[in-house]
Amino acid sequence: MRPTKRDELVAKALEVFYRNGFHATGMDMLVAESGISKTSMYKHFRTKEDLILASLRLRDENFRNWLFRRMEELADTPRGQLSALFVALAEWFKEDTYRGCMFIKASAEFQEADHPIHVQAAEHKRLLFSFVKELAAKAGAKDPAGLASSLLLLKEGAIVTAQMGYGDDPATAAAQTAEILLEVALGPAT
Amino acid sequence: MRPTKRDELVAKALEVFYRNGFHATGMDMLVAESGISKTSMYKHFRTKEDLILASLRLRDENFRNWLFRRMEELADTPRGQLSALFVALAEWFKEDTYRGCMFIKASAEFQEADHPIHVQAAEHKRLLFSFVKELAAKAGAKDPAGLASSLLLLKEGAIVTAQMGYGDDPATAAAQTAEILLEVALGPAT
DNA sequence: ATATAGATGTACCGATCTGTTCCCTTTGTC
DNA sequence: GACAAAGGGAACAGATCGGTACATCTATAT
Repeated sequence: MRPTKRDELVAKALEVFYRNGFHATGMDMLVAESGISKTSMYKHFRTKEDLILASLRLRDENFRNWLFRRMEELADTPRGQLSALFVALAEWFKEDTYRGCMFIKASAEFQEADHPIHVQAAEHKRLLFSFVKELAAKAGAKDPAGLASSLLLLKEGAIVTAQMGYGDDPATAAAQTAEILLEVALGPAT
Repeated sequence: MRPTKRDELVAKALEVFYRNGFHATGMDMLVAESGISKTSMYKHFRTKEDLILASLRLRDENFRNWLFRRMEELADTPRGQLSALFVALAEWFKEDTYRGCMFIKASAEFQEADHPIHVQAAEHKRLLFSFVKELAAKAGAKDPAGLASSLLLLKEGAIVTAQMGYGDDPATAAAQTAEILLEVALGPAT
């Protein structure tokens, strides 16, 4: 079962939107980069907005799968996995295709809070929060939601700092800060 | 000395770019919103990019002036002012015109690291970092740069979280987390 | 009053935007 | 081989993009 043209299109659109931005990427550019005809595109997606939403769905799936798996590979305790979040981030930032968080950028280009693209971007962040909150609870935090919020603030901060290219090594700074918070919330590391 | 047409234009452009995004805002929209003719615009600024850069310069000036003054108003010790950073953030987030950080959005829409707009956006963040690092040093931190990095990661994280509208009260979460970091770095509050 | 310099309004340029139309070719299935 | 479904190519709408040409208005200097 090879990938359908539709899947190829969404994957390519995801890449180009991520690299080039949403408004700055025209459908003609997607035709040129994907080799798929405009006719076919509009057969699969009624509007550009629909295509963007499909790209974001794919990105959400890919990113969460990658992050959760990587955290599990890097550590086998809940606390260790919370630390590993920032190791995974560092790996991500080092990729030369790194261009920041696609969802932050989507919410920035489509700002109205009730815009479908904005809503879907926020949903991604909510899913991450649930996951981290669960981990914090398993790690024995008294206030799992509070710890998760703190760690995710560091994560988002590191993402945008790395995107802007100021400050040396925001991933490491975030990791070190996270260790402090984990010690305060959970006691000294074993 | 009333404001010149040029200043009016930049102020209005700043407002519209912030509200509506850079690529999504056309020069014709600025004509309609500012009441200034397109001819005059292009007499003052050769290109749209030049106008964006001027808007960012004004924003940088306004924002840093506001933030630094507010931090000084809210506390009179270096440590207190570092805490006050997050109080000021909370006030900012509550404004109904709040749409996230203009510099993060600029760097997201103009992603190439050497693009003039990206460079100028990053410069704003560097200026903030210098200021916070100085405060951290005055507060007696052993590692002022490290403390400043940590606090600013929280700040950027809170800004994008508030922009996306998920999580309740990221400013308070950031403030509480910052207090932990300040206690660890500087000892118990007096 | 008149000459002159700068600001303004309008119409316009070619390019590009999202999206459509019409027709042709490929591909898989029975 | 017949047929349907999917994909492709290219031209085109109508709107908007960044940017410009040009005639007119206004203010000051003489």
